Amino acid sequence: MIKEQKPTVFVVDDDSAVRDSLRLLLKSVGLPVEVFESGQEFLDAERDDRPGCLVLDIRMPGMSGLELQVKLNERHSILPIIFITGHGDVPMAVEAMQAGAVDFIQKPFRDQDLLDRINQALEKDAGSRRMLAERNMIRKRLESLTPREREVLDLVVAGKANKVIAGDLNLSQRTVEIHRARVMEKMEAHSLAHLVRMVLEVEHPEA
Amino acid sequence: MIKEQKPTVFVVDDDSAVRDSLRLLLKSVGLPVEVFESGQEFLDAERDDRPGCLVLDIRMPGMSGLELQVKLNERHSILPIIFITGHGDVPMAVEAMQAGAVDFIQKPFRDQDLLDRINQALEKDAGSRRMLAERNMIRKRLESLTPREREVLDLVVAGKANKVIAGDLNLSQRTVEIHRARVMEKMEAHSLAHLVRMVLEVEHPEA
DNA sequence: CGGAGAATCGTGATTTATACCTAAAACCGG
DNA sequence: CCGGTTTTAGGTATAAATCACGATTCTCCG
Repeated sequence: MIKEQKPTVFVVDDDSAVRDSLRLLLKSVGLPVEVFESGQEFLDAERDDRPGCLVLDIRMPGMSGLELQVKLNERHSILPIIFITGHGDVPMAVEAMQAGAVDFIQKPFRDQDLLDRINQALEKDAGSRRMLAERNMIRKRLESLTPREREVLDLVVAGKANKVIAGDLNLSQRTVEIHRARVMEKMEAHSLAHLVRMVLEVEHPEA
Repeated sequence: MIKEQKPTVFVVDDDSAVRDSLRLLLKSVGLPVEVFESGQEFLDAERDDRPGCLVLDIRMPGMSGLELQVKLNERHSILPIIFITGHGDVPMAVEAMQAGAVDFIQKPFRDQDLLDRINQALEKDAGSRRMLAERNMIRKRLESLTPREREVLDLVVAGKANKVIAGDLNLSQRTVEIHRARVMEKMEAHSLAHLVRMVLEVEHPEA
């Protein structure tokens, strides 16, 4: 049912020498690689948010690495980004990190260093994706609820008794029971506790 | 009951000129300031984790800013840290940011820049503290439970019915009911949903 | 127009949870 | 060893939730 896609290392760098070198390095350790010459090219190609991580050059003609990062964030991408840069620029590094980059390393670097960070990023991505998949499943179930069922759900999760909910929504207690039962069914909740868990998971996004 | 302490800006810098200048600047905008000459001095003085933020020099004789940050993290401090540094050093900035610093700015900087970031940090701290206070209250209640009550709580939150819990723990259903009632009382939970919320809040630490 | 899905309400039986009373073992620290 | 806490348990009554089986509107869509 849930397909665990193999993670891919995406490389975006305008320097073809760097692209080739990284492709070789990553290939040599058995990691699937895809390289792109510009941020725009990557954006155009990667519309389906595949698992992996992104090794991104900061300084590029056209769209800079930071700009690409912003665009990816707007797209709600969770792809961990490792920046690489030739010139040490502290404000840039700070901005990148504040925007969620997992790492920011300067050239020249040792191959093993980069590989270590890539592996960390891939692990992080796998974890994020598991959480996201879980949340998306719950969201789908939530969307299958009718407006009325959703109202009842909210009050149930708020801890109100059926009688109170009936009063709040100006319904008979019986009707509330029906909605509530259907909510439990549609949400595939085995218990009230489970239902609350699920709703909190998507409404109160965590770590 | 809950006392909202006024936030303090802590400054740790070995350069007395910087300390004096920052003290004046912050005083001029009405922010309480306390300055320290070294990381150790700050650690010794601030054992009670007061609200505010920390403006921290990276390069200092003895304990470096990064070392102080590590020690504060070990102490589970949530004080937001703004690093200031004279020399741009990207790896240092990255390390600081990865360790949770909110900002990392280079000298020279405009006063207003620093003030802006300090205000951001203070807001963040206030938010963190509200969450932390909430969690600590819940933790205290959890600690007031007897071991048996805690067991029952866990199973209740797992969504099991009293009958099942009784079976699992080899108790009469009646006893489970008693423990459960006492749990609700001690946790000050108004409903099962509320109880689940509280337990998740401390066990599944969020954003 | 006929039917599907949504929303509404009822009765009665059953299961669960709570509330309030009492109380006896077991255990632990002074 | 006494006294408090913890853990255990029963009885009775009420309240809440679940379920079984049925039923009436309404809208929207082909």
